[in-house]
Amino acid sequence: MPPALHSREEVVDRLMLVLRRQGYARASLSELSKATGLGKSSLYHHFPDGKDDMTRAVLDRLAGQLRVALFDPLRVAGDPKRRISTMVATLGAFYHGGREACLLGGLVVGETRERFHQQLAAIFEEWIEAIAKALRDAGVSRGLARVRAEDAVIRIQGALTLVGALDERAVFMRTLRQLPGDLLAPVQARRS
Amino acid sequence: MPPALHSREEVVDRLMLVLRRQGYARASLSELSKATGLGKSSLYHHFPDGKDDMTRAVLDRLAGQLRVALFDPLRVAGDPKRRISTMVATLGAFYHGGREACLLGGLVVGETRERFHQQLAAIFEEWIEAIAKALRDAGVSRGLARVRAEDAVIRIQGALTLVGALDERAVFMRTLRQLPGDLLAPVQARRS
DNA sequence: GTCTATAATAGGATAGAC
DNA sequence: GTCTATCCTATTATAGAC
Repeated sequence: MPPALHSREEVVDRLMLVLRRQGYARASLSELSKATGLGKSSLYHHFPDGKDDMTRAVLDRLAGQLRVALFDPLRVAGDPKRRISTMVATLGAFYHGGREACLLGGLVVGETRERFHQQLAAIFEEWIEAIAKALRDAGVSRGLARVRAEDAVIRIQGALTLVGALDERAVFMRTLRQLPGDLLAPVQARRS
Repeated sequence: MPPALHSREEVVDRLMLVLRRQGYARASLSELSKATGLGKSSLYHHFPDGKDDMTRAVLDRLAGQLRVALFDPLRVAGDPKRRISTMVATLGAFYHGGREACLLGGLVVGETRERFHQQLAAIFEEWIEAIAKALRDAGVSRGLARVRAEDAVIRIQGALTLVGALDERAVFMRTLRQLPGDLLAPVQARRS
């Protein structure tokens, strides 16, 4: 007998959708209640600490999803260039070419930064290290791989920001297109 | 006889400080009142539409400040390389090496995006075009100058995001250091 | 585990005196 | 232009029945 209409995972998925689209501040309990089909009291039953608990659960689930869809494919054996291309393709789909806001970026930049700092830092760190591993496997030195991996995440996050400001999705897609070449460029082709 | 203890500009400066530090959502009227030394009713006297009005005033003033400190120096005659270096130095000071949050980024990413979209887009557009002009003056072609200028803003915003996530100011300073070389690099040194 | 209340508070906004 | 006092609404959170 199924426990209810929704599994916990389904509930958390709905919460994630609202948090990403509306941002933390505008994701009120009423909105979250409507989106999940659960009354406020039911939400508190599952997440005793309210919105904070829900957000933590969302970040946990997001971390898992990213691990499967983005990080693991970067770390497996195989052609590093292909692994990077896969990441780029996955990102393009994930953000709908820049149309979907980034939950991580939204939580990092806003008033919620300290509250969820642990989880956010862990996700970004895992992402960077996954990229760095692919680069090392491609023969890039340890230090340079780390720097370039950080740079990749920086450009992705920055591109999402600029798309929000200018409403030009092309900026995001162009940034993605440039990533593989820049990440795997021979050292002497990079100035300074 | 001076109009009061604070000029409007001083008031707007205080508002800006709170908005940058706390973000829009946590910048409550009580906070803004405390920071300016004005009662809520006084604030409404100066800004009839409340927080929206205040934020618009803050963005207006910020646009002016950026024009003087950042955009104009990029557009004046003179050595383009020096103009770019000046921008980088100014940014480093402005964000205290990445410690100060970016008001623009905060407003673009969060729930406030649509509300202030006009002003935000205008500021980013002016910034990008100012950088592009410096690059064109350095001999970079029109199209490439625009793309590289967008890329510069992307990396600055992205670096501020990642600093927030990882708490490593070095990431921001390194990004700034790389900018001049990458922006002015000869075309053939850039892959893809 | 879910619901219908309902509390408790905080935030935005206004009235009217000075 | 500034203040005190107040209103209204939305939001978080809880109590208690089922």
